[in-house]
Amino acid sequence: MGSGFGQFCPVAVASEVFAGRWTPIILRELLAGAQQFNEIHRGLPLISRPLLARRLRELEAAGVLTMESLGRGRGHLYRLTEAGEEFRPVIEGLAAWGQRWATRVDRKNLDPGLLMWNLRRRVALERLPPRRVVVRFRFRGVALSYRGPRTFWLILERPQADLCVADPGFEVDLYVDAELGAMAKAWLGDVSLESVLRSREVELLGPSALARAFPSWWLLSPFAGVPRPAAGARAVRGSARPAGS
Amino acid sequence: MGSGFGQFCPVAVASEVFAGRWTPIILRELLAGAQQFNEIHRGLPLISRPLLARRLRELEAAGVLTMESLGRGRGHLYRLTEAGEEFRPVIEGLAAWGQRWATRVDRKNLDPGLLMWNLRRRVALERLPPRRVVVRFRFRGVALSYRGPRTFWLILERPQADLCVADPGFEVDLYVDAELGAMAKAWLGDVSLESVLRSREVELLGPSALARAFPSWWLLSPFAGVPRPAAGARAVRGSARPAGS
DNA sequence: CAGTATCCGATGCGATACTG
DNA sequence: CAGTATCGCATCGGATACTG
Repeated sequence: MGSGFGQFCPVAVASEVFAGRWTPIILRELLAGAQQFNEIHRGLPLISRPLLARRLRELEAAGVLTMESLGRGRGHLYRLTEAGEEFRPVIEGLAAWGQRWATRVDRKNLDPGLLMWNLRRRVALERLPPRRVVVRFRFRGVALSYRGPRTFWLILERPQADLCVADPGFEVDLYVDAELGAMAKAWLGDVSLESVLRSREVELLGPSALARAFPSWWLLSPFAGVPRPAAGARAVRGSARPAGS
Repeated sequence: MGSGFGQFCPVAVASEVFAGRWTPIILRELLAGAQQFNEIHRGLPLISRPLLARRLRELEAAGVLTMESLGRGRGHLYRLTEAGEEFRPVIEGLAAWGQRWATRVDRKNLDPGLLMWNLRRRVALERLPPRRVVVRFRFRGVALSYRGPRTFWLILERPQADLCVADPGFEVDLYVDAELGAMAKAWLGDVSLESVLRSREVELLGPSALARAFPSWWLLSPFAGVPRPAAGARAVRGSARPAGS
């Protein structure tokens, strides 16, 4: 047997396209708006670049995306086709399932860079003052094995939100110091921002107006609002009862 | 890197459970009501039994199904948990995508046994006479490489529909002789039953009442009714423009 | 019948080096 | 920068034989 499932069932043929290793996560990035190779790669830093390139070619062959050349060694623009767009409900369904039934925050999965990369897309710029606002994030409680930045600067200036891992030199308007696990749980809606602020797992330092407004302009994960299952049901990796109380 | 994706994103953690090889198809079977090992296996004959056993154990560990022992070498009852049931929208989403965007019927994928196994679940027994009705199916146009039965007997007797690959000895009420590809396309809703009857790709031989009623009691694939994309859009494997015209 | 244990081969994938 | 070519290993999964 080759790579297919030998079935004409639509679930099987769709799985041949959709269910390859990393493919759902690549689609998540494309659906979130990423269009270039490195941009996509930042959303899945653990995939090797050759494999990412191969998956993108496979998705093009499957009619899920188009690769428009930017010319002479400048790469491509990757854009979902109509067929690709129609994976959105499937990705959203997977996200809802993961949100309800899987334990997400554990040591293995906590990467501050990835949290920031996602967080960057979820800032309500229009609720911030109409000037450049710089927020510095610093994380503690990071796994010892983690090699990578723990400090980030978010440059919020309409209509853009940029992420830096080196000091850009601008004056900082707000400092966010956080225990990584608590920040991730708040991001996912597993605990309230209020509770992690109260416990000092997340601390905000800066002008009180900006800090007070934080809950209004920090939008959580797009799936934070998915209702959790009623207590009692078993879940993945043993323990995910609805958090928060 | 091990097997995970190193992300706390709900899409990633759900994919760790859902997107393993064969897993969506196993879930399709369970969602369709299969509960025992061999019953599940008949829906995915190309998976090896050890791998199927392993996937089922993994799904149990993930909280997706429970394995209730039937005692002393009599196997288990596999039943979806609430978490497992909640993969239904994801499977349905994949099916809808496959139905709309993928070419499903091609030489590689055409297995008459699998078609019959699925067809068996889609007979409206209550629209048949309240006695045993026996329908013999015979397929032509099967790939030369196919080793397996081309003739099947469907024993329709409320509240059961049983499939045989050897003559059960009952008198046959209706004979269905069909070109396999055409039958599969009709099953999937890609062509109308009427058109394949007209072209003699599918022939019904037997009492005219039973034959005339065929379209009423032969329910198609559960996804046959998914609306196709407007003509013109590219699709998987190059060619799937909406069939039928 | 309903699986499990073991073996071994194919392939999937990461690391590295390279190119327009 | 945006990928591609090549290599070698590791794991995935099929075949076969076995067990309660």
